Amino acid sequence: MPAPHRPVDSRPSLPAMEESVLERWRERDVFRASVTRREGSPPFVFYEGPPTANGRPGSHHVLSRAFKDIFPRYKTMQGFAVERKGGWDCHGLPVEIEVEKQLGITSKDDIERYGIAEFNARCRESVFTFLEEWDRLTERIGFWIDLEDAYRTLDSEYIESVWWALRQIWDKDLLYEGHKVVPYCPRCGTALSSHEVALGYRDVVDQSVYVRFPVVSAVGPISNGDSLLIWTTTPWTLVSNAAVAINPELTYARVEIKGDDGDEIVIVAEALVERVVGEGARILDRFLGSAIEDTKYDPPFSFIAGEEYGDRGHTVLAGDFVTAEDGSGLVHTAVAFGEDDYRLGAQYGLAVINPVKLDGTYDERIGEYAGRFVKDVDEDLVKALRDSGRLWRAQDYEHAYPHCWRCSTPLLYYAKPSWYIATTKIRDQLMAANETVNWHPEHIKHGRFGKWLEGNVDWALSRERYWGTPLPVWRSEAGEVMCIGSFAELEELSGVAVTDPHRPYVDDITFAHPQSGNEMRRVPEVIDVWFDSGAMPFAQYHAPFENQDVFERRFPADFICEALDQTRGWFYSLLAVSTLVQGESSYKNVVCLGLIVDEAGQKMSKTKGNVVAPWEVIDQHGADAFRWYYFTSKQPWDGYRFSVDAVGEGVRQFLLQLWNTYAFYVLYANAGEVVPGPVEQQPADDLDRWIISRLNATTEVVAERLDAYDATFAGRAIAELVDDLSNWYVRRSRRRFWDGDLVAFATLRHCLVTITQLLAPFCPFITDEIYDNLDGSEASVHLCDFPTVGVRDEVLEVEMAIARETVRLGLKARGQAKVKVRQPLGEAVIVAVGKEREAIERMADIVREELNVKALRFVSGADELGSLEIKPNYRSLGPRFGNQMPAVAAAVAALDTAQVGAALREGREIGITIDGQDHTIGSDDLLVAMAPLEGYEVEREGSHAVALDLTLDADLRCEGQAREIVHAVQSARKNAGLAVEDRITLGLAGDGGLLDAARTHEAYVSGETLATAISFDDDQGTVGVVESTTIDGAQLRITITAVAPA
RNA sequence: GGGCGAUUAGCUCAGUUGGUUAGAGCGCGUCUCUGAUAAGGACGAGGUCCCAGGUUCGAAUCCUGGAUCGCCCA
Repeated sequence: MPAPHRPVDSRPSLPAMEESVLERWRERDVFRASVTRREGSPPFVFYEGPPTANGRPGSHHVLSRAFKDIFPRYKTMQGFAVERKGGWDCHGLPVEIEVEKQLGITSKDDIERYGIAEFNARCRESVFTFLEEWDRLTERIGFWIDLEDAYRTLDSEYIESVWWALRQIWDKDLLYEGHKVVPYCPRCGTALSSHEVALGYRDVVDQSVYVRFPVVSAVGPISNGDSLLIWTTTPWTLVSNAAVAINPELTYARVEIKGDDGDEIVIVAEALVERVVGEGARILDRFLGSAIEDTKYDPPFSFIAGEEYGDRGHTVLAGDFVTAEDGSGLVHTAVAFGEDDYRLGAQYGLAVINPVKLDGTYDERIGEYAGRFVKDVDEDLVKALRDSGRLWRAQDYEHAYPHCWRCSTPLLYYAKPSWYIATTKIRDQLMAANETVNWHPEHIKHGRFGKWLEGNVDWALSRERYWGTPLPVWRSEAGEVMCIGSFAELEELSGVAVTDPHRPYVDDITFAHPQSGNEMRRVPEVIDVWFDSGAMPFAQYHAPFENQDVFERRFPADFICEALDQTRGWFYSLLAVSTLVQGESSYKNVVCLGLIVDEAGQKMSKTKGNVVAPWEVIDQHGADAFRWYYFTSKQPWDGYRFSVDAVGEGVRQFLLQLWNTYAFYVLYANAGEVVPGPVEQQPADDLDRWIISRLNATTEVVAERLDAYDATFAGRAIAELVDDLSNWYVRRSRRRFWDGDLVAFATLRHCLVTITQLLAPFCPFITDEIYDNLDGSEASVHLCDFPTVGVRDEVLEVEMAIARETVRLGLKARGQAKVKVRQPLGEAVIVAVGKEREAIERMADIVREELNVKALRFVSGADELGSLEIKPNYRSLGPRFGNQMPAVAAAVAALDTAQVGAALREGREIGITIDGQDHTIGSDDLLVAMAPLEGYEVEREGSHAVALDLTLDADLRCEGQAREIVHAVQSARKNAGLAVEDRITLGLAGDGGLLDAARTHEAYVSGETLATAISFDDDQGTVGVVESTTIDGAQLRITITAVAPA
């Protein structure tokens, strides 16, 4: 009869095993089968947040892909149809930057000289540079997703769906062109959206300056010649100072300062006098800001005349945004360079004068500084202010300043025309949609994400770039504007079929306005890539042009998962687009993942050289280990301190433990040619019933936790089960396995197979390998249904826990007494009452064997081993007595322990008197512990204790020696390289006492060591492996000869 | 400056609705067990639960303030 199972190496190469499983998946087309077999079942919808493939995948990508995989696998096993369409984010500045690097060019002029068509062709290629590596990694880590049918944001169909969405937004009058101050990257030549700005803050030291603005036409209680003191951290904006803003409600002070060069008078906010002017200042007058409105002053630079700004140029204006928190309480206003500035300018009709060109340099109006990058001019301007006597003070100012997230150029705030989506008008809907989402962790919902929505600003949609979805807006010189919602519509208007909707081809498509006949040309902008990805729920299916039914079936998503940094990225764009277009959230459950840092807590970066490449981990430990680490080492949202070794720990502690339990089963099943039947529901043996109950308990927990998107506690519950299985069930049941006990085999096999099903979503490789070898009734464990919860015996679970605790106490007592477990002892004396005693009595065989004692003797009180200690149970008494607890504790301490012990044993209640009131307390209200007793080998814990009778008689000593001999022979067998089932003949020689012991227990020795015969002659005539050893100082010579199998 | 989160043993992390002796794994030391297991078990060393106040009979846990770190926003 052939062996029932493939033999299993007890020291496996997990990565090699995984490769063979991958091969089997390919052969059997398991992923596809797992999806198609659920066709027609209720769907569970997952949306893939598309990565950009123009960089190598890192370990953080493995993190998100592991979590993106586990829940769809779980739901599939639960019977849901879980289609998983892959996706790629293809557009955007990162791609352009990469191509610019390849081409060695650095500006938009360069790109246009190079040619937009050719440039975009390069971008298209670049996007998929590392696609092969992405695909290879995706497959290797067992991330099941349909890569062949992945959506790509660059496809014409995808773009058309995006156009459709924009047209919906246009029709709702929520798409507009605004003239706004935007964060602008002068190098990339484009405005950045707020979520892009969020990516690039870094701490920098800038010059901050206090500057005198002399009053030339005073209003209110100030005089000509006084100086308005203003503060700014951007000296380069002073050249286009248009006005000074004050808060009309704030109190200002007119301050006299004695100086070496004479006295002077300055105006600052009263609250800031000390900070700005310092000591020695004399406040001459106090007044509200409104009192000095309209005051005219002399600007710091005269490149641009005051009249150019309009009537209110170079005057003091009221602005409610001004505070006394920093600076001077008087705010320099440069209309083109700040959001508040711009709004103030609009309010007072100031002209927008922007002397800074799109490349970030001054134009010819700024005289000697023309042509220089503005940030580089800061220092020269400060010097000029000092020379002209305008500078009050200059100091370094460290603050976080936004930089371009791709090219690191400091951003400028800059008034530019730009296209917006009026998300502020649907803020309430966005917040309502957010309420329908389950966030993991919970605090994101009303914390980070909720707060972000509360502070929502209009979505700056347009980018003056090349490689992106073109903004489908056409307009005439007369100002007529149309938003095109489909290729068909454009073709109908223009007569030109859209072949490639990208620039520059789409730019060439023009048409006559249907009414006026004016020529309509497309605006030059492309759109924010985040809109692309936010449109994926419908755009991935080319809905509504095709597959509208598919889209509707798969909207919204049940589950999405990305890293925390997507709060303002994809999480926002998905919610915003679907709220704009569909009026609701496009996802129901989100798992947010934290950042990965190295062992030292440092962010991983290429420049620091501390990046752990995913392949390194996979080659060393395998994909299951990688995934297991992410799932169970901690809750995923707080980030990981990650290293290759950290993954290895999980291999040793969990995967190898599971594997070796499996290897153990196969070893003995094959050795005994055992093919167990189905597991019994209620086996007779307590251990069998216990492990099955534990299995069912774990199944319940795992399903409950996975339903709550909590892989961590689900995984840890499985690890506990595997530990119980390996270190208690198998350990306690070994003899039954080598005796060929079919019930034990059936139980262990059932546990292992069920564990593979519970664990399959976590560790898809090792589980499939084990399943395939032990069961294999499906082509893969991933085609199985998730296990259902069977019968539990919670009483038995508790009893086993008590028995294990008792064993622990007994072993501890042995350790204290320095008596080896191999030496049998006569008696263990156990103190336990009530349920504990019942539990230990029921488990007496286990306790006796584990402790290697001949008998257990129970004593029900403390009489022999110590006295009782009674303590109040605060947990139950606290809520009842509240602030009387100190009195209760005192009353309990005053009780007679012997009487209380007797009362509790008989189930009676105890009376106590608190503040003259009588109360009764029961056994649950008291904690009974054993008090220590000097001079006895007793170990106690809580209310039970174990003591050992250490007296050894000749029989016990003899049996101990026999066990020593068995142990020595087993070591020799192992050293000789024998298989566990090999039979031997055994020769023993040496110390007479030892030989006597072996003779006395000959049947035991030969049975344990599989010896067909034992000879006690010295090694004459035997041929075999000889080993010498000493037992308690006595010599023993062992000769082993393998017996040829019959 | 504001928001969110974090801070528990040398390291990585748990810690239930507040309950009086704060746990686990790794690492270290001493023992021990072994017909699966580079495994397991027992014991030991190792903690001002970031700090300071407060609430409470009782705080790692709740509140306030502060420190440090991370992310985000100005």
